Amino acid sequence: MRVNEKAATIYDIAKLAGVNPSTVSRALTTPGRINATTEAKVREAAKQLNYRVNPFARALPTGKTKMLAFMVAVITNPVFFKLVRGAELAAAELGYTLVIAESQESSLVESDTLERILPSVDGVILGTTRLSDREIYALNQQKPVVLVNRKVDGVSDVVPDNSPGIAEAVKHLADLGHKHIAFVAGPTASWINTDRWNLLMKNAVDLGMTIAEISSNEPTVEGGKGAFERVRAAGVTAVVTYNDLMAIGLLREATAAGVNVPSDLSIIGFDNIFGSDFTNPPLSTIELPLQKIGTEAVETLLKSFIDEQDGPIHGTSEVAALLVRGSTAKAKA
Amino acid sequence: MRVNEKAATIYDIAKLAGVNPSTVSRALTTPGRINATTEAKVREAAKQLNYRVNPFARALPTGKTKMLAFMVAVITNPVFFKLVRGAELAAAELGYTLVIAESQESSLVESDTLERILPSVDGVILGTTRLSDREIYALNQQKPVVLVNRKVDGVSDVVPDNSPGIAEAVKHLADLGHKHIAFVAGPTASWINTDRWNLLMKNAVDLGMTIAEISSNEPTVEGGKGAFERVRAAGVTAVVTYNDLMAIGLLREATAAGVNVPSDLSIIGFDNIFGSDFTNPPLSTIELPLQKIGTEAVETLLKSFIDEQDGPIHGTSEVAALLVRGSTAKAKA
DNA sequence: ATTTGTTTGGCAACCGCTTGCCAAAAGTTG
DNA sequence: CAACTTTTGGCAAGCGGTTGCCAAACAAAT
Repeated sequence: MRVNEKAATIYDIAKLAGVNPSTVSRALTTPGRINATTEAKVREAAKQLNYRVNPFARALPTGKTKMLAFMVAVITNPVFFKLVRGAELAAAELGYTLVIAESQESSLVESDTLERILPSVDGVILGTTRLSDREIYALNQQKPVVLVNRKVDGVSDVVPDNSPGIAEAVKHLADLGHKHIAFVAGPTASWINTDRWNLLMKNAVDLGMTIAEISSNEPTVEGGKGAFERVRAAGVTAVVTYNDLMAIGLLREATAAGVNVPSDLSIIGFDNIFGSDFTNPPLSTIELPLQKIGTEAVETLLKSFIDEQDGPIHGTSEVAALLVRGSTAKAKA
Repeated sequence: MRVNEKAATIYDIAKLAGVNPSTVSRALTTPGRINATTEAKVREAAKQLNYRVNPFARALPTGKTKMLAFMVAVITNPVFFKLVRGAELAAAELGYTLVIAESQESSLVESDTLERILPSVDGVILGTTRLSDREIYALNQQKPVVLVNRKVDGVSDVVPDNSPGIAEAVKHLADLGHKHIAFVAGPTASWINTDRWNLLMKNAVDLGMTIAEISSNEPTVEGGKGAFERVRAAGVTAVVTYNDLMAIGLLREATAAGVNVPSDLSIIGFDNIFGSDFTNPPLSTIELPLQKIGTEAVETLLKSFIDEQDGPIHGTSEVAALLVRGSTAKAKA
């Protein structure tokens, strides 16, 4: 059923153009290396044969595969959509192919998967990872690594600058008259969680508010639901959550418990994921330029191919910004 | 910075084990071909050297890359998440690596991208495609193709069986007393849109209801919003939309216009995408086992590698089922 | 004990492309 | 026009596997 008309090789071109295969290779990959006339002749022959370079044959001697791995925890987490998209676009743009891999929240699966695809790629982007700092460091010894939303000594990263968005959010709440707020935390080991909490705390204190950190089980809708009781107990009038998923869970649970959002409780999420405006009221959130971050991760990775000798590269921080929708309102007097 | 300790090759193993490289190759890839003792010795040496086969070196002589392409229109469309996930899981399970590519809704980008990655993959899954039947047919001549949610003569596919879900949905509406319903259509050229409409019509007529087909601009939230006026004009009490995105748009627009869902208008979506339960009321929808479909697409593709001579394979249809949430209620008297 | 059949593992060619090295050709220079 | 430099393109050796072919070693059968 398959037409097995083998693809044209540089040998076919060489024959057609009457030159040596090595000349073909040079004409196609090193413009200027050979005579312009010859090069044109070769290119013409290549077009005529509808030649496509065989990436595998090229990868063998060069060791460069032109493929990048993008590792995510769970691909169904909407945070990754835009991230992956940005990465995919940038990769395609630069002639790279993106391989996405899912760790399914398991460091074991993650190591296995990485082990499996590492030989095939030129570098890897760790979207979210369960790996330890040590493992990441070790991985970075083998192939260039770029971390997203996390920092490990000696490893390149691209992390957003959360401060503008957080400052805006806290200011927004203060303007609405909130005095006592809370932060529903995500994974405590997470760099980004710590960053967000610290900034939140600093900003809140600066504006004379009290702020409580409320722990959670997991950074999901369920985790948000589960945190509601503790939010209740904390007696705050507004809460910022680690991410939108938790904010949505919290919102639903509050509504179910007869607590009105935003009049009884203001909620601000993080990320502006797909669907965060489907809720009632639509969620106010601190938006992260996820697609740009994905793009930048790829660019950073590619940059590290060039100046390999240099140390790690830290992405020029994309900034977060507050997006006010309907889940925030004046604090109850 | 990078430790360039070259990866072990079969030659290293051969030396260590005191055999010929070809023996190593056979020991590792064709169990039973050589003496069990020798094989054990080779395997031991391989472990010791932490050997990983170089996929590129292997791909060269065999022509098999162990990579699969998964093409989607827009990666940020939540319908694809589960699809991709199912595919990714199945691929990893079977030792394949999945490359995802985005056509960005452009048949031009799609052809280019396909052209670019085709040499690297053993087959391709067309999640959603803008390609014409002819182009798909041609593509299938080059590498095995599996279509999702579409049918083209001579090409393998996996399409869900919409009928059970649609029958349930229509029955559900009939039970609620609805007499006049509408279908907000998706892309008219789409196979799945036609399939859904035909089934819907048949079921509605069988139950003595009237049903109107309402066209739309695009299968998105915006498209759903835009269709509201026409739904209004149609004077129906219930509507089924081509997909959840449109249902959500319709729901929002209805609410904004003071039309209560579900008491004034019942809405049923399609797909059960992420976030479809975030709405108020949560959306009733006909759920598609998307992850399973993704898995099956990969399995179907792999099957076609084996019996290459045979004709196209048609996936054993996964069935759709109604998921009743809050957007449907008794018809207004 | 001789013939025939089966394992077993080595040899070497090949997959398609890249690249160091070199010699012929062409261009410069005085 | 001789001597030297630069361009140009061919040769051949890899990159790391796979596999057809064959001979040696061993087993089975007559």
